[in-house]
Amino acid sequence: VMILRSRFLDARRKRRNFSKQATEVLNEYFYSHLSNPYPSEEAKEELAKQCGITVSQVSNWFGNKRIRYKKNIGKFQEEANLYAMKTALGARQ
Amino acid sequence: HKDEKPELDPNNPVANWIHARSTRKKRCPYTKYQTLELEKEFLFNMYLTRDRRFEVARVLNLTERQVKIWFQNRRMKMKKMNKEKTDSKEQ
DNA sequence: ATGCTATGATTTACGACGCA
DNA sequence: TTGCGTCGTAAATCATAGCA
Repeated sequence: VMILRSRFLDARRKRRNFSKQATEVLNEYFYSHLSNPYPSEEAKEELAKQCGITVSQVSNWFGNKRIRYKKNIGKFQEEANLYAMKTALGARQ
Repeated sequence: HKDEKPELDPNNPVANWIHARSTRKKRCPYTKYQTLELEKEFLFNMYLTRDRRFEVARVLNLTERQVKIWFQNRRMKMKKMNKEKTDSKEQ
């Protein structure tokens, strides 16, 4: 009964936006691979682990990010600069 | 200190993501009836015979290609659902 | 509460490649 | 060579979380 109940509740569980940290990790990967933002299966698994989400969710995120970025590069320019700067600083130390 | 220089040209990235065919048909959501009938057929058998595919396509006013691809996508969906189920069971 | 937009997930449609 | 299989994806669309 508890199993059925938990499954029922699980199925109806409301979607939550990913944590700030998870989004941070995904964006860092995306903008540091901007010329080819297609993580391998292994990279997706690593990202999923770091973010505490599933591989499918990582795939969804990249799919959405690529199309939305491409559709409106201007809107993401500020974000792109932020992460470009972040990785540049990270590579320096 | 000095001006930040983006290491990548902000313009070429997207151009490199070679994808998107101009000849592709625009996605057209199926009606509730079409989806329901396709699901019933899938419940009956996950793989279509050629005759069955022709019939389903005729009745639902879809092309045989659309029906074929719908079944391919539906099998992938089922696979994903099964994987998620087993993944959550173990740990 | 309400409206709106950003975001995560799902649905069509293919290309690339495999196998018989 | 034909033809249907899977896999990964684009692009559109759906659903609603979350914020002004």
